[in-house]
Amino acid sequence: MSPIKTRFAPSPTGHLHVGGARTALFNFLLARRTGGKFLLRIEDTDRERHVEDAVPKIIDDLRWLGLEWDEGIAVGGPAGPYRQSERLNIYKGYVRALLDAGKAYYAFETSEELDALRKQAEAEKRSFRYPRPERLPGAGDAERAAAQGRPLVVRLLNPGRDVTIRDDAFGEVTVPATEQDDFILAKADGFPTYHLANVVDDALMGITYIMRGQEFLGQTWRHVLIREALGFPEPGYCHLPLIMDMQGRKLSKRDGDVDVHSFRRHGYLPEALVNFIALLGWRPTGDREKLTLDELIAEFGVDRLGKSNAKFDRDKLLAFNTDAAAAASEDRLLAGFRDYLSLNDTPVPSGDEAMLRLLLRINAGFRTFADIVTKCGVLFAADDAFEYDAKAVEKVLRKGDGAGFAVLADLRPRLAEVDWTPQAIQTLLDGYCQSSGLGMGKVAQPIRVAVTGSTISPPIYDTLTILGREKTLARIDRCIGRFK
RNA sequence: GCCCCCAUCGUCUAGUGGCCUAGGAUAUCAGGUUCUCAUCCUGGAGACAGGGGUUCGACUCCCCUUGGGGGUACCA
Repeated sequence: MSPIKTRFAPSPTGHLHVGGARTALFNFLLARRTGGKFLLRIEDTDRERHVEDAVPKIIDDLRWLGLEWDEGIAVGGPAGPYRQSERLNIYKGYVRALLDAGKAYYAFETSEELDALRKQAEAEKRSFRYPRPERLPGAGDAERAAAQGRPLVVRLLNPGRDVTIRDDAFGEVTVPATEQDDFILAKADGFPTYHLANVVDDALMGITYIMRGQEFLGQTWRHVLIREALGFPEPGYCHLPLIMDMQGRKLSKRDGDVDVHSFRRHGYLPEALVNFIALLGWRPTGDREKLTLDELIAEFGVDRLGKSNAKFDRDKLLAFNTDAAAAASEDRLLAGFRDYLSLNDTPVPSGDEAMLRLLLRINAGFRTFADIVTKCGVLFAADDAFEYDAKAVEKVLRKGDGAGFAVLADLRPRLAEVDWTPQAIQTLLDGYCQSSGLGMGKVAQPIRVAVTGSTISPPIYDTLTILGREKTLARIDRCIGRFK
């Protein structure tokens, strides 16, 4: 397999979303798989949509996922700069060359005029195509138009032939000449269009393989035409089926909660997200579906890509995360948990490594880091800073003539004296069960409700150990005083 | 409207003419383990969109219908 050079070329409109993450992942995998290079380029030719903070966010998201690039923004390389807004002169040169070669021409219509033509075409039930003028405007016409304050754009002189794209996922796709027109290469604001900049950069940066979302498949004919007009070598093409939301709508960047960063902040592990999105539109051989990044690199190939769109199923992602957490080493989890805590405001003491490790251990089986905090946060809150769940108090403490309160009253003095270790507390409670004839459920639950306000917490011995004797007794007293 | 693409359990998918009484995962349902929750274990239910062909034989090949998606920008 010869080395392939791929790129991920996002437009900086915000955080990386899962669709972009998958495109980046597949490009990364293919480059690694073939011993090639993976490049990161920023396509910011739209000044309207540009979001200032987006580039560092995207960089951060990609690194969190573990998708390191060999060349491009933030790491440099021989073909920079890697931000299109810093390459305007390069594009201008190519547009000039196309103009000089008679392969492109000027046009002066305003957006309003174009819209009117479009509406007219629609009314006549024709599909709109830019009407090429009988006589192509030259430099003199351009000057005159500019002097009149008209917008000045450059359009490609379409050679007018069918274009066939050989796509490694979808096969051969032909766009007939009748469906094409003289599209814009250079906008009135002096910026190139996406199409022009994209093709020029891919060629200049030595990209040999283009893998991107299927939304570009129907536009690839434009890229083919530009590339041929400029005499650039032909790259391989591969379009990816789209990722949809559960309603079947296209996953949108406006959906903030499908951002990679949002999953990070909600306590997901990057390896789980990577593994999960790798399976959207691609499948490894066999029934196996849990793969590490390295295994993905070893397995990846465009031959196992699908063609139909995939829906983003959060439930399955959650299950993947649960499994990934269970499979991760404690050190790995510690790093992830710290990252999670640094991104969220929680009562958990993030600086206490021993405590963090303990929380990780006693919460084994957790689904996301967020679960640990919801379950254990109350242990770090002030004694009067949490609420009692009314139903829990009723069911566990009051029910059966206040049986739960009786247990608390029995245990209160013993807890005041026992050694404060999980083992000692367990021995105490086991002994109490024996002598009282009660099951552990009847003993642990009243304590749990008294000290946490709810029926949910880590194992009772661990819960009490973390809480400490003083807080445990104070909370029991407060609970009895308030509800009995 | 026009152009293009797609079509197996709710979801992600395996399946490349006979290995399919259609497999796995997830979700779901029913049990089980457990001091609660989560985890974990066992079992169940659940799909080839419809109609025509081709073939000795179609989930697999062809056509039509239907459904879904994308494109049709001086957005990427």
